[in-house]
Amino acid sequence: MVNTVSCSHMFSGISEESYSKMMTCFHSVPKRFSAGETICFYEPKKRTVGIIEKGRAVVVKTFYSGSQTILEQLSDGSIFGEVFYFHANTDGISVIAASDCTVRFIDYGNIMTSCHNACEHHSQLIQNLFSIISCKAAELSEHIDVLSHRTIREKLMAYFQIQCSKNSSPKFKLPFSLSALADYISVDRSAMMREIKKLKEEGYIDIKQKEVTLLKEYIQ
Amino acid sequence: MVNTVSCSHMFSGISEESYSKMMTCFHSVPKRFSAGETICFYEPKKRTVGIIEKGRAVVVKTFYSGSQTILEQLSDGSIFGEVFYFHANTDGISVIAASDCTVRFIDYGNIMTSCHNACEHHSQLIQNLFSIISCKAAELSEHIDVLSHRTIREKLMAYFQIQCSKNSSPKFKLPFSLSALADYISVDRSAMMREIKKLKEEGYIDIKQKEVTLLKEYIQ
DNA sequence: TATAATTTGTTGCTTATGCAACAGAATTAT
DNA sequence: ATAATTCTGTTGCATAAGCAACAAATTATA
Repeated sequence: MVNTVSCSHMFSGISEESYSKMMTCFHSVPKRFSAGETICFYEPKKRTVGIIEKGRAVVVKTFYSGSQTILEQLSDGSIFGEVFYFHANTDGISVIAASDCTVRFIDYGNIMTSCHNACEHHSQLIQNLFSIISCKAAELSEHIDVLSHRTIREKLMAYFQIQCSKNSSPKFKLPFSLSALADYISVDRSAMMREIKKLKEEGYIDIKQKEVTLLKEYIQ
Repeated sequence: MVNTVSCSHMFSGISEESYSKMMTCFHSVPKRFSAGETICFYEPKKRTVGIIEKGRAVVVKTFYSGSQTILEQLSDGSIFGEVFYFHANTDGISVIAASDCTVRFIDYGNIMTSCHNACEHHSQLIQNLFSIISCKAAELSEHIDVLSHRTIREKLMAYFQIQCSKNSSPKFKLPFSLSALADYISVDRSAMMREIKKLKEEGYIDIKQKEVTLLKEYIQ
C-alpha cells in the first residue's frame, strides 16, 4: 500500500537563514547517499528525524519472504523516521535512496527541548511537527472509517464519498491504481472489480480512467 | 466502540507548583459542571484542550437517529478536545459530565507557543502532548492492522496476537465485551461467535470469561 | 521499438459471512 | 427482590466475497 503523503511541511514558515541556524544548533551535518544505498533502518526506540534535503528515497518494508512493499515515497523536503511511523514493530523497515541524495538527521530530543541559542522559529518548528503528526493520524482515522464498513460496496462508497467531500466536488482523481485501491480497502481485487461494475450499472458511480464521479447519494 | 485511553499523562513530570503557574500563564480558570451537564461540543476549527481536574465525563457521539455511542471515558487528569480527535467531521460530538466535575480549558495556541513568563516545564508539557498524540496514532495504526485482514478468523487472531504481544504473555484480559469486540473488528457478532467457537474447537484459543489464551501459533 | 511487467476486466466455483430471529445467562437499574 | 437491559450463544438461509485462472489493455523498461 502506498501511503499518500500530503502533510509534510516541517519547515514551512521558517526562513533559509533560520533553517541553517537551527541545523547548527542541532549539530546536524548533511550526509550524501548514492542511488540504491540504504539511508537507515527503522529501530524501535530510535528517535531520529530524517530530512531529505535533495533527491528521492523510499521507505520500504522487506518481508521474511524477501518481497518488498513501498510504504512511502520521499522527495525534496520530505521527512521520515520512526516518530512518524506508528507501528509497534519496525522489523524490516528501511529507507533507501532512489536517486543520489542529501540527507539530514536530527535528534528528536533536540527538536522538543527548547534551545538556549537563537533559534527564533523553534516554536514554529514544533507546531509544524504537531500538524504533521496530526495529519498522519487523521489519515489513519480516515482509513479506519473506510475499513469499518462490512461490505465491499460500502467500503468503496465510503472511500469515494470521503474523497469527494475533501475535493468538495462530486468528482475526484484516484490517487492510485485500482489494484492499490483494493489493497487500501483490504478486499480481493476481482471482487472489488465486480462490485465497481455493479455500482456503475446501478448508476451510483462512473469511472473513466482515474476520474471517479459520484452520481447518486448512497445511503447505508 | 469504546476507545481504551491508556495514554493520558499530560502533566507527568510537572510539579503542582509548575502546574498552577502554567494555568495562570495560560489564563485558564477552572469551571464547574453538574452531573449530566454538557461540558462542550466539538467544533471543526476549535483548538481548545480540556482537562478534567476532578470528576468523570464521557465523550459521546449522538447520531441523527438520536442513538449515542460513548467514544471515550474521562476521569481525573484526562484530557479531551478536537485536537485529540482526528476525524474530519465533529458533528454530534460532545463532552458530558458523568458526575459533578471541575474542568479547565486551555487554548491550544498557548501551549504551542513558548511563553515569556516563567513556565519552567513548558517543554515537558509539549513533549507530553506529543507522546499522547503519538500514542493515539499508534492505537489507530493497530486498529488498521486488525481491520486490514480479510476474514473474521484472521481479524480475531491478529487482535489476539497484538494483545498478547503487548502483554508479553500468551494470555490477556479482554478490555471489553464480545459485542464490543465484534464492533471493533467490524464484523457481525453472530458470525464472530461462530468463528470463535471454531477456533476453540481447533485448539487455537481458549476463552474463559474475559481471559483469552493463545494456544497455537496462527500462520496466515 | 521491442519486451517485460503491471494493471484491468472477466468468470465459475465454493464458502465464509451477514442477517434475522431466538432463548438463556448475566449484568444493571429500580 | 424484581424488572429491565445488555450480553452471550446458537441456527437456517441467502448471498457477498474470496480464490484461481485467464486474456486483453496499459504502462514501464531495455
